[in-house]
Amino acid sequence: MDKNAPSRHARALNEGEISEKRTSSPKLKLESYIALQVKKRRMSLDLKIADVAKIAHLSQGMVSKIENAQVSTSLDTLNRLCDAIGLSISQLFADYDRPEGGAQLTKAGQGMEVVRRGTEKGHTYQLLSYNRGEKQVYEPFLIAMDDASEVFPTFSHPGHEFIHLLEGRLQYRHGNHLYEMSPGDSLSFNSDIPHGPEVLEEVPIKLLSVIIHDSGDK
DNA sequence: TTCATGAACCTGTTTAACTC
DNA sequence: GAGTTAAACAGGTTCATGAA
Repeated sequence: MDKNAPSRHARALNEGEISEKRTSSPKLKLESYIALQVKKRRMSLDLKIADVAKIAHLSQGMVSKIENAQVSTSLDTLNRLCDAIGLSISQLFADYDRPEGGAQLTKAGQGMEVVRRGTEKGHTYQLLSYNRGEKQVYEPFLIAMDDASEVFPTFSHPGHEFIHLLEGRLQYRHGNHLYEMSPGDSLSFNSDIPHGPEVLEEVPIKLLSVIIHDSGDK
């Protein structure tokens, strides 16, 4: 092992031209493209590098390197990373050779299952559409909870949120207020304030949640 | 204190040179 | 040509560090 050779990091920087350089090139270098997609996706899910690393059984350093285009990661690692952030390999590369834009149809039950902070409480999240462009304007989720789910009333994130209860009954907390919700009820609120299901009164519960990012520039 | 990053190091794989 | 071996390469982990 030649420890005096130029570091691989330096090589990656020289060869790789990280994220911000993309405007000058119609097609990103693959490592940079992966880095952008993974980082954007992780941040949209409000997950930390440590969270993703833990779920993917990788080190934080490795996830950081991937997000900074410092490695051409193996397929196995990339697959684990994609699993952790709720992307398939094909979805990850969907835009690599294709211009952005176009409508997006998600068939019933075909939403992407993703990992969010409530996942560890037994909540399942299906992302019903995802942004292909630079700006993350909104994120629609189909959230399901059952007997095994725990309450999770302390979630907060920037922006606004709209929820619509499709099935089941629950008490939903927003700050100091509790809202009794039945099928067909809707609730909208500032999501900076801690919020989440306080009491699951009748399971299974299904609710539609749309997170609206204020600036849309995430 | 938390989070992201970089340096140092470890380990498995690949490549090239060598021997038979 | 096949097998062996050492060097180089590349993916990965651990840990220290700096910024917020």
